[in-house]
Amino acid sequence: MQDVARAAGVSTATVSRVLNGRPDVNPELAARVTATVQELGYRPNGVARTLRRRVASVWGLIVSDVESSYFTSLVRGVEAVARANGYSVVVCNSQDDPGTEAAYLEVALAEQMAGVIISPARPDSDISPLLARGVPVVAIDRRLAQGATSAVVVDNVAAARRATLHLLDAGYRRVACVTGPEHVSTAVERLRGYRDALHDRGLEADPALERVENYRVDGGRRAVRELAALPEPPDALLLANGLLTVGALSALHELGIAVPEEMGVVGFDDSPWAEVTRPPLTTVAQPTDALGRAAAELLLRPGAPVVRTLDTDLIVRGSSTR
Amino acid sequence: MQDVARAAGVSTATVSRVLNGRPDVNPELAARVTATVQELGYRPNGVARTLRRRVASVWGLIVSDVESSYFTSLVRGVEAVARANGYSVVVCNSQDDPGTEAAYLEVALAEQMAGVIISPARPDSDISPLLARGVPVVAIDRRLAQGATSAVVVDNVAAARRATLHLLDAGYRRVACVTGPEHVSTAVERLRGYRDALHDRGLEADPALERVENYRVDGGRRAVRELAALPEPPDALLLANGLLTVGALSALHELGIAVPEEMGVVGFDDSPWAEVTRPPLTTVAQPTDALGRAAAELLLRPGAPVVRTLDTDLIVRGSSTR
DNA sequence: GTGAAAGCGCTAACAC
DNA sequence: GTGTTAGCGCTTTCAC
Repeated sequence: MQDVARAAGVSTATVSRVLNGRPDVNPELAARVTATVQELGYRPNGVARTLRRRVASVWGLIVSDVESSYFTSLVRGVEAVARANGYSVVVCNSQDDPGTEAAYLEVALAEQMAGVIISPARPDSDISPLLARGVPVVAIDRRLAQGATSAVVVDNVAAARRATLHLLDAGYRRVACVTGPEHVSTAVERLRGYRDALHDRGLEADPALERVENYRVDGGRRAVRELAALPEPPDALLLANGLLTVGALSALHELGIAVPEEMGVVGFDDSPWAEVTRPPLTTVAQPTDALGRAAAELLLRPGAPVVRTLDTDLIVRGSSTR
Repeated sequence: MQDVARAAGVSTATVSRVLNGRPDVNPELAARVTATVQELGYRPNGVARTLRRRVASVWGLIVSDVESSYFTSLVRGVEAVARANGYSVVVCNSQDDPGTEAAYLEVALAEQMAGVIISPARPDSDISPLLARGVPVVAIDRRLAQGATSAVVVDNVAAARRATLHLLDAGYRRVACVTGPEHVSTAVERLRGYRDALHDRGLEADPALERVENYRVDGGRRAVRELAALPEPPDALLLANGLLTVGALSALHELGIAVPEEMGVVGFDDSPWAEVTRPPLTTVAQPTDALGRAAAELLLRPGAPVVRTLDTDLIVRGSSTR
């Protein structure tokens, strides 16, 4: 920067002002500085700028699983808003591991990121160091126990309830629910919606038909194998996330169980793949782009913590009607 | 840091040494400093550290499409090596757009990232500013025109050739190839492998059976619709990436074309979904974890540019044999 | 409108 | 071994 200042015959203060588009600079000087910057191929040092400004123009998006299409779909929405406001987005993969997540939260703090959007690995994930330093944080997909944070979620109870009612109305009698770990709010809420639906229809919940697995492919596989081995196996499945659904379909296929004839299937999270499975898959589609945008908007305008709840869509395809 | 130094009765230099695990500190002092750090809840400022050290302990992974499972699978491999060596990984999504990519390259530079792994949007993506500043860069998946960079790729020609031969050997006569844009090296190489296979079998390449599309779902859909409308439509398809394949399957389904009877299908990029399609999909599986690890290793030990070529696997399922 | 100068928080010579 | 100090590159008062 000194080189530029010297070459342009001005002070570093003026160079800085020009670089930051301040209006109070003599246009002539500004032009000279701009030209010199070009000529010397000068690039501002973002780290020094951040050190001085105490905030970087980067947002962190900490997702619990980059391999899940649900989370990667959020990226687009967040990015759109970020770029429109001069921020860049970097995605960090916590792998649903509290340790890894904590490490990335430290990175966000250390790098003075301007804001963080996070799908927390646990409801008690500790984001207080960020809040203490005034870094805005928004939870996405999952809620955080401490109420000090805004969140953008979907109405999981309603979504699961509707999906379950759809199966019941299609004539399935023993609907099972495969959900995620208890420490994930979506898993708990989706299970609750499932139970609500049974209750709506005057049916009793059968604990044998409720399975808690990890939110991954192998969880879905295991659940189906064990459910199928039951003395009274289910005749329909509600799967609480996308990877779980893939595993379930794979196991059903392997066991030679016909969908939708012998087993109705509805899975959470839509994906381009859902329409090319055999049969096409009925899904609970989440508005990922809107979720990402909403979270980004909350990051831009921090204020009293709010929870924005968006609606899901039940996309009925062949796997849930016989 | 001054607060810590004062409270522990030492200089900031000693605090720094302790924080960085230098061996040349009196254990007693070190213990006192560590305790004080705890007590005061002191957190080092990574930005200041980076400014001074001139390098952050973060790697950038710039992918051309976070929504493609192929790219997100790379993350795990990169992350494993990174964490084992004290680095964090942030993922940036260029969306295959040179402008967005350039912006993220600037971020990498401005944030003084310790290294960058990139799947370049174009062969001539300009990474010279990074190289000029001595930031190690490794290309992954796709090659870069300028030879100054190491790359980790697969043998796309061999993979596509093998996949095509597999279809020919299964009795398909008119195999079509749907590939990506000319500016993506994998697309060009896969097309070449396809042609090589035809040549191997003494068949003439039919330009009508070669389609160049974007590497996305809609590209696959469009290609199939147009290929099916040909006077002499193909009886088999080689799809050069995963999203293309989803689109193709979707269109085949919509047109009521039976796979594998009327149309054999082999797609690049394996995915958990591949085994639950109707019929299960034959794929060219890439060793994503190994690719990520290899790229990370090259970042750790920069040296003369090398190209590491890994092998793919042809996973034969139901979509390619009648 | 422009420049001089302080200082963001840390690390690494260098001196002791 | 430990402390003193300069300085990483920038922004921003403050004085002119």
